Amino acid sequence: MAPIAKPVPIVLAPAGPPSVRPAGTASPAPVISIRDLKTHCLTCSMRELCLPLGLTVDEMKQVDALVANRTKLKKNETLYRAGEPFHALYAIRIGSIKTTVLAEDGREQVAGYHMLGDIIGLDGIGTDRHGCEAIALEDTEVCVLPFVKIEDLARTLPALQRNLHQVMSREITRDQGVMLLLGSMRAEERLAVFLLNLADRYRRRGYSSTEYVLRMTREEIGSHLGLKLETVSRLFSRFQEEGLIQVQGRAVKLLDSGALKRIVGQRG
Amino acid sequence: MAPIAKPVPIVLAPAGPPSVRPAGTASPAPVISIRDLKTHCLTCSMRELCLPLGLTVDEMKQVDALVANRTKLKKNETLYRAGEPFHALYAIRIGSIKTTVLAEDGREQVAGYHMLGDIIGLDGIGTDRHGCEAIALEDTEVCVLPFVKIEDLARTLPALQRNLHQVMSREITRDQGVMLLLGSMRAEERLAVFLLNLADRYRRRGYSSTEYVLRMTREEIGSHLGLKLETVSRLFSRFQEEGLIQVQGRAVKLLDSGALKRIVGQRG
DNA sequence: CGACTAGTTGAGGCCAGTCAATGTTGGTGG
DNA sequence: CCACCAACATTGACTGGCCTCAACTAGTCG
Repeated sequence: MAPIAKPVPIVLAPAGPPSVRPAGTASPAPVISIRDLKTHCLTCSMRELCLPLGLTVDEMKQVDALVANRTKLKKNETLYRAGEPFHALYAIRIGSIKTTVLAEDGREQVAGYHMLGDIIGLDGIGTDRHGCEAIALEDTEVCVLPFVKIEDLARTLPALQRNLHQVMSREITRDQGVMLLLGSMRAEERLAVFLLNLADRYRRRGYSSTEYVLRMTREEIGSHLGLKLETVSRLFSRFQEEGLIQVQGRAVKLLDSGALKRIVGQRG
Repeated sequence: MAPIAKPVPIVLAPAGPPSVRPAGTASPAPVISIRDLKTHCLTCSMRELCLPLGLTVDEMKQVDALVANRTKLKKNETLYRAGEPFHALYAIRIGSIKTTVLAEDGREQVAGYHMLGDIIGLDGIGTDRHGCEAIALEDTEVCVLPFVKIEDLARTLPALQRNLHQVMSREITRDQGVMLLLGSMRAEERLAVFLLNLADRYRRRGYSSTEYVLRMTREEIGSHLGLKLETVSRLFSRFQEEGLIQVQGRAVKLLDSGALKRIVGQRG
C-alpha cells in the first residue's frame, strides 16, 4: 500500500491560471485524500491544457476512469520505442520528454520536446506501432490513456471527441511549423524561434516566460533544430554577447525578446 | 435537373458540370446513372486509400451521404487559404494539390504534395482555421467532407472513427518523416527520398512506380525539400549523368532505384 | 583523483546558396 | 501553323554559412 491521506494542503507546483469551474459543479466530495489530489483530472493542474479541456465535472470523471495508471520515469528512461506495439497515449503530468525519429542508418532527429500537459504517442495510431522513441529528459510522470478506451468514450462524449481531434490536429500544425523552421530558416532564426516558443509554452503553464531551464543538451537542441551542437553553442554565446539573452549552462534568461522576434524572418 | 442515366460505359474522365448532390437528395435511383458511378465512395477507385477504407457497403453509403459536394479546381486555383475558417476536410478524387505554410515574413514552404486518395485540411481542426494554403497543381477534383458531419457519423460508426484517427495519425508520421529529411539529410539524399516516396505512392495507386510526371516546378520541389531550385536542377542532372534516373523536364523515369536507396543514409 | 560527459571556442573546408547568363518549353494570339 | 513571350529549367562561377575536426575547460560521479 502506498502512503496515504496526510493532511497536507493542496500545493501543486505552478500556482497559476487554470481554475475553471464548469457549470453545474456541485460542492466536492466530503474528504479528499492527497492521492485524489494527485491523480485525478479534476484536480490536475494541467487539466486546462490536456485532454479534459472544457469537459464537465461528470465527463471528467469518466475520463479519469479510463486512465489505466500513471507511470514514473527517471531521467533518460524510455517510455516507448519505435516499432513497439501501440496501445495508449500518454499525458505528461510532471517533467518533460523528447521524442526522436530514427532513419534506417541510425541517424536520429529530435522531433519533439514535450512538457507537462502535452499528449504524446499520437503517431502510433495510424500503424498500431509507435513511430518514434519517447525518452524522459528528467524525472517524469505520465498518465496512461489506453487508446481503445479513449475511442470508446469519445463516441459518447462529443466534447472528448472534439478535444482528441484538436490535440491531433494541433500536433500536425506544430509539425508544420517545425518543417517551416527546418526548411527555410537560418541557424540564428531557428534558435530564436526555439527560445521564444519555449517562453510561450512556459507562460501558458503559469511559469516565467523569460527565465527557464533547458532540459536538453546542446546536441539534442541541435538535433531538434537541424544544427550541430557547436553551432548551437556558438549562437548561445553570440546572443549573449549581443545582450539578447543570458545563458549559464542550461539556464536561460531572455533579456530582449523583441530583438529575438526581429531576428526571425530577417533575410541574412 | 442534371442529365441522367445515359447508357454510357464507365468513363470517369473530368466530364460534366459541378455534379452537386446535396446530402438529403437521396433519390433511390433504381438505375445507376453515370453520375452515380462518378460520385460515390462505393465506386470510387480511391476507396481503398481514402476515408471509407474497410467500411461495409452500408457504412460507406452513410459516408457518401455526408459528402456535401465535389469541387473542381483548375490548375493554380486555391482550395483554401491560411486563416480561413475551417469547416471541412477534402478528399482528392482526381489531380494533385500542394499545401504550403507561410511565415510572417512571407516566406513560403511547401509542406505537402498530395495526390488522389489523400485527405487534406486536417491542420484546421485544432484552431478552426486553416493553417496552410492548398493549391491545385493541375486540374483537380475533391470531395468536400463537412467536419461536424464526420464527427457525428464517427460516433456511430466505429470503423469510420478508427479510419479518421488513422488518417490523422499517418499525417503526423508523415510530417515526422519530413522533419527527419529536412533536419538531417544532405541535398542528394533529400531528392532521392522524394523520388522514391513518389514512386511508392504511385505504385500503391496502381500507377507505374518507375515512371511518372512531376506536378511541381523545380522551385516547389526545392521548397518542399528545403533546397533552392538550382540545387534541385543540378541534382536531377547529376542523377541522370550517373544513370540513376532519366529526366525530361517533369517526366521522370527511375532507372536504378536500388542505387537511389543506397544514397539515402549515406554519410557524405 | 581520474574518467567521463557537457560545453565552449578556434581554424579551415565543403556543401549548398547566390548571382547571372543562357536554353527550353508551353501557351496565346495573329 | 507559326511567332512570340513568359515561365520554367539548366549551367557556371563565386560566396558564405554551417559543418568538421580539434583543443581546451568545467562540472560530476564513482
